[in-house]
Amino acid sequence: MSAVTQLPTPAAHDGFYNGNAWSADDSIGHLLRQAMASLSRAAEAEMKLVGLTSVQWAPLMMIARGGHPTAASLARDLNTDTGAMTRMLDRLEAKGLLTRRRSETDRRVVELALTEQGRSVTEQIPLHLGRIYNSHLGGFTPAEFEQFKGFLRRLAHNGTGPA
Amino acid sequence: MSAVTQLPTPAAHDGFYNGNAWSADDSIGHLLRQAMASLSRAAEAEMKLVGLTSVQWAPLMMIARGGHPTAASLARDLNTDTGAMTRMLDRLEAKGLLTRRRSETDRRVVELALTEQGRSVTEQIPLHLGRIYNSHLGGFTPAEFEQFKGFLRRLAHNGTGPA
DNA sequence: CCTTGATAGCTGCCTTGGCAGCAAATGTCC
DNA sequence: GGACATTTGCTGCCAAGGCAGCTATCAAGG
Repeated sequence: MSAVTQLPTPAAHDGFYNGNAWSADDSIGHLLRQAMASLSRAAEAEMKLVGLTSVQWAPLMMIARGGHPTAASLARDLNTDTGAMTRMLDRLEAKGLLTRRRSETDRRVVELALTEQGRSVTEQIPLHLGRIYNSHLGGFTPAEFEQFKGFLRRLAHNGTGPA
Repeated sequence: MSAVTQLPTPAAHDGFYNGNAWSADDSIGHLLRQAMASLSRAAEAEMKLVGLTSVQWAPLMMIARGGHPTAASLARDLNTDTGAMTRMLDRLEAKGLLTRRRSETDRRVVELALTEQGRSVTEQIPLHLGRIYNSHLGGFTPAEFEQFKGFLRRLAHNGTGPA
């Protein structure tokens, strides 16, 4: 890849933005933000129907799916902080959706379990999420959908991998 | 597939998610979130070099570009709240990057202007942003880049438009 | 047994966003 | 001119995330 090869326009390969004036409508950062915002707004409205916010469904779903996740593992899987997760679980516990209990075998960990109300709320989540996602993907062909996901994975991977 | 028509799976056109089990790796919400997180982390690190956070650059750039934006117009353009914008400008003013002055012609509005320090900081922003974006787009062909932006625009439009 | 290191959960401090409510100023319509 | 609506900026309240530091606990090794 270095000195002697004859690649077509090597600069174009990693130079979409060159520091000059590029409009907001062409910035992936801006577009990504817009897309997220649209999805979040819809999720906020949809989740309000079951008394949740747009992010509280994720821990609930992971607890419901089993595998006895802990606060730390939830934080890892959801790509966030144990501190943030502690407070998230505080809110969910305050809403009476889950219970915390110190584990007997390892007294560092806290065992998480859904309450009856938590279970009934969590059951409705996938339908709401599906509705949001499908409406936002209106007009996408299956091939485009797969391509889209691939692009997002590649972008995320470019950030985490090489660094 | 089904009754009479011979369309290729009509349900697939707006039914990518059907409420059953779909893994996180196939959820656009999750993938979008991962992509945003990767970009945000990089922006946070890059902006730290000039003493900013990952979101403070946007108002500065818009003020520097001219057009005498106000707090309200900034909030509209950045797709946020006037309340949030007030506090954002508070922080930027506290950092000595901009000044606020009541307009004489319309005493409701506040005129925003960059300080000398604000101007010198803002000058460096595009280069940092370009670096972040380009590194995250490594491996994308120009055609894929355009497609990617199109997908994001379509998703955002699906959310804002019909509803 | 005791030191070292890793892990889990928690808390404080900060930045950020959405929402609602408010006062001042401006514009509009009768 | 005065009632009404709108705009602008601001503030309080809440949800949320990143970061640093802390304690309690567990796991190995010497």
